[in-house]
Parts: sequence; structure tokens; C-alpha cells
Amino acid sequence: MEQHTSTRAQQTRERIRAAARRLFLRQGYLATSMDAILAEASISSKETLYRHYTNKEELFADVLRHLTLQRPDFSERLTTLPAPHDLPSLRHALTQIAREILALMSQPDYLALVRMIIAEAPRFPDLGALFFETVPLTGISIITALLRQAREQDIIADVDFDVVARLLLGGLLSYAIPNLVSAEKQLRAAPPDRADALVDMLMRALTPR
Amino acid sequence: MEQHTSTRAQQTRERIRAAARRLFLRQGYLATSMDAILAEASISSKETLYRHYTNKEELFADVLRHLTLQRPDFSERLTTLPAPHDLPSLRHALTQIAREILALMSQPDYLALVRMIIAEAPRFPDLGALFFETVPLTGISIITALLRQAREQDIIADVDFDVVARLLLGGLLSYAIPNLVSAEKQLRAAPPDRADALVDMLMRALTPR
DNA sequence: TCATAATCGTACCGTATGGTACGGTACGAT
DNA sequence: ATCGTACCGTACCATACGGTACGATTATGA
Repeated sequence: MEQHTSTRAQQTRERIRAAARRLFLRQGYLATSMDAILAEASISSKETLYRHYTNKEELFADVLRHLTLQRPDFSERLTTLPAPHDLPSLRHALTQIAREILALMSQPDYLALVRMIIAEAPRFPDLGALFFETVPLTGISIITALLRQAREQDIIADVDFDVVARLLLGGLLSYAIPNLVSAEKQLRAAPPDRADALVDMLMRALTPR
Repeated sequence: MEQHTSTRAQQTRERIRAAARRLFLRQGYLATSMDAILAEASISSKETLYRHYTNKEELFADVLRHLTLQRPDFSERLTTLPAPHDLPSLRHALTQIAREILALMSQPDYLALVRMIIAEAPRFPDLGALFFETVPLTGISIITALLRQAREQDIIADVDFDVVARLLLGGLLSYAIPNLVSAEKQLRAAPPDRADALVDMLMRALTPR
């Protein structure tokens, strides 16, 4: 056997990372001790942990890098949307996107990730920049691409697409942000019709006059 | 002398709170030690500190409560705006508001406050709720009030004002949020013309057709 | 089978933390 | 002058933390 997809060492490393991810997301960096990570990973020796990660910082950075780079999986579902051919289809596509983003931003895991990134940004500035330069930028570019397609078919007026994208994304944010400071138990679920209302209002600005 | 506006004890208490505010905003709750607060406040005995605040938690809560309740001072400047009498004056008023809010959200102190509230929300859920139920709600109500005035004079169409307010506020957010994870030194100053662009786009949605 | 790497247990170190104890000193009001 | 309150200095405590040391034990791969 030469081609082992996962050696024992790799398995332990991933157990550690998974345990650390859970605790870091729940409690933050400082409040999570290495001993607690040990217990959560069902590992019984510190030596084992420090064989895989020389530092607490390194472990944290690894966890966060994995989280941000594996995160934008929803973008695949959105980039394959068919090009809009008239106003109703554009509205439909935008609504689809808005609902998807709102659903993503309402997930407890996503909220916990954002909260932790913001919380530890002073300690790990690079990781915060990495996150905010990948995830939200993806959303903006998806929306602007859709609008550009619509513009090329003369469906909508010639407006600043970036501004429109920020209005939509920001409007969705205004529903999700309060959940950043709420306990996980009592999330105020922003109903999908809020996304529809935002899109409807934006359509008024997009239609030529 | 009976009517002392500030006794010696009150002065010390405020010195402590000011020092704690600086350190908490800069480093967060866990990373700020009581000894560090002592030094920052130029106080030389722990006994003095614990005479004013029985807990670290109590001190933190006091700092945050003061910060959130003293914060919305900009609202006074905005609620006294003259009622709009036509479309240009409405655009002007909205631009004014948008610029003011953008400027507020770009202040390092404000960013640090928001970051800290988000970071410590799991530990202090009440304080987070207090902040997000006062400050942003104030912004929304100011905008909706302005729009209602404009609607009563038939300047704008009959649309959902809350949605419009969230679009504007959220659009501004999209420029400010990345600064939550940037070092204080390299804040990407969102230029005021971004606020103008957002308002211009919204005006397209507001005008009757 | 054998050598090597990974894991285990456990003990340990230095440092920092939140909070307490206590005797002494400066101050402010009556 | 005096009395209570606030402040000072310093020492202390129990606990927790990140990280290291090291011998014993187990699994893995050739």
C-alpha cells in the first residue's frame, strides 16, 4: 500500500482541526484552551497535538483558512444561473440570489464564523482580510455579472452595477447582522419575503424610464 | 460645600472607566487584565478598583452601557432636518444623512466599539441587544420619517419605507464593514461620493412613474 | 520480523490571571 | 480636632494557561 488517502497522522490532524473548529467557533480564540481542544478531539497527550501544530496561533490560522476557503460553495449554484432574457426573469434570478444569500447569512455556523473573524481580526489581520476579500466579493461579482448580462440585452437601464449590488447585499446584511449578537437559540429568522421586497424595490431603480 | 458635582470617589470611578474603555476597545475583554486597567488609570491599588467595581464583568458592562447610550448624539443633528418640499431637497436631505452615517461608521472608535460588541456578544448578550436595538434603529427611523414626510407631500411614490431605509443603511454598511477587520492604520476611507451614488440609485426607485 | 513513527500518560515549568487581606496614609466634612 | 471614607502598597492565593520533557506503548510500513 503506497497510495493511502489518509494515514493515521492525517486522521489525527483532522480530528484536532475539527475539534478546534468547534470550540473556536463557539468560544473564540482566547477562551479556548489547548487542553479543551485535546478533550474535544479525544486525544490524551499534548505531545500529540504539538506534533501537528507547533502553536495555538498556527492551529487557529489553519482552522480559519480552511473555513474561509471551503465556504463559498454556494457560488457554484449561483454562477450557473441562466442569463436573463426579460425583466421577470431578471427579477426571478435576483430573488433567487437574494434568498440564497439571506439563507447563508442566517446559518448559525456562518454567523459564528463571521463573529469570530471580526473578534480576532486585531490578532490575525491577514485572516480577516482573506475572508472579506473572498466571500462578500464573490457575492458582489455574481450580482454585477448578472446585471451586466441584463444590460447587454437592454433589459435594464445603464446604471452603476456595483452600487446596485451593494444596495442588495447591504439590505440583506441589515437583516442578518442583528443575529451576530443574539444567542444561537433565538435567531430572528429573516423571512425570505424580505429578500423579495428588497429585490422588488431595486427593480424599480433598474427599469429604464 | 455640599453640592459637589464630582467628589473624589466619582473622579476615580470615572478615571477607571475611561481607562477600561480605552483598553477594552483596543484589546477586548479577555485580553485586558485588571492590572493593566490599574496602570492605565494611574491607580496604584487593586483595592481601590474593587471598591468601585466588584467584578471585571461589572466594569465591562458599565463601560459598554455608557458607550452605547452616549453614542447616538448624531441623531440630534439629523432629526432637525427641514421637511423636503421637492425631489431635489429630498435627495439633498438623504445625501446629508448618508454622508453623516458613513462618516460615523468610518470612525476608528465606532468600529472598535462595534467589533468589541460583536466579539463579546456570546459573553454579554444583553449588551449586544441593547446596542443593536438603539443605534441602527435610530438610523432607520430617521430615514423612514424623512420618507414619510416626502410621501405626505406626494413627492415620492408609495413604497415600503423600511425596505428603502435598509437598502440605504446596508449599502453604507458594505463600505464600512471591511474596516472592521482592517488594522486601524490602513482604513479604506469610503469616500463621501459613495454615499451620493447610493442615494442617487435609490432616488430612481423612489420617483413615481 | 523489525525499525520507525505516532500516540500515550504524566509530570512539570514559568507566567499570568481575577480576586482577597491588611496595615497604613491622605482627605473631606462636621 | 476628629471621624469615616477613600486610597495606597504590598503581599498573597488558587487557578489556569501555553508549552516542554520523557519514558512507555502501540500501530504502521517494508
